[in-house]
Amino acid sequence: MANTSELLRGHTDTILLAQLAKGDSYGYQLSKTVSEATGGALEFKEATLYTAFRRLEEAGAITSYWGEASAGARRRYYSITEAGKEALSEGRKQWQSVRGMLDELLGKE
Amino acid sequence: MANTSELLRGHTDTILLAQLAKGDSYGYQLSKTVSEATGGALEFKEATLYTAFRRLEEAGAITSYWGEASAGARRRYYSITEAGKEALSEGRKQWQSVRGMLDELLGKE
DNA sequence: GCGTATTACATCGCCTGTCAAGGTACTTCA
DNA sequence: TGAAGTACCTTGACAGGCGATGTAATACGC
Repeated sequence: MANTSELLRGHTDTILLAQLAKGDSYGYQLSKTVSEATGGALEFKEATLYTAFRRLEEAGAITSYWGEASAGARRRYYSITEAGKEALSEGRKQWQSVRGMLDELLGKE
Repeated sequence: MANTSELLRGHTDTILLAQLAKGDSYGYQLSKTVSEATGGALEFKEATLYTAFRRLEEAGAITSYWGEASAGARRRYYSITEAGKEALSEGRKQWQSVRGMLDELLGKE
């Protein structure tokens, strides 16, 4: 019916903010990190990733800067802002709420 | 950033199937049931609800029939099919998977 | 020096689920 | 009479995810 990514729609920004809250990172690395953390179950598509960065930067949740080119290509690093931390906190709360609802509504009986 | 419904996008069909697995029901009642089960946190919009019914019926996951008019208006009842039960099972598995990923990715540290 | 792989970023246009807005129709009750 | 509740339905806009495509640098074997 639906694939994993569609079921995560809307949570992308929160996931990225949660990763950036651990420290600055760049697109390629973030996608690898997320992929590894989920055992390959979640693979951010590049288009998804970079549009999310644009969206988050536009919203003031992250800032970016060009870092050292290394092992092949230039990297654009992203850094979470204070506003981003608040958005992350809000996103986590929403996740708790959503999780509770679905657990309740999909209960096996 | 996003509202609850957007964060549940894609799970709507599974939610509806889970409710119908308990017994036939109709649109208005289902929306009330879901609303009550979530303490009012989730309110299916009518357009969302009825487009979901069309989609599920199209997919063969549910069938419908006109029931008795009662207390105001005619009702169209929906019934889950065998295919629908399989889709529900699949949907529940996907939810387990998604929940695991997000718990992992949004962990507080 | 050349082809291929890998790293790394970026955009365009389509697809799909949600929803605001609008509509129909019947019953109940003040 | 009219407001409120029950109950269904459709259209068009919107937004996020993504396939496809493009750029550009380094690394490595041959």
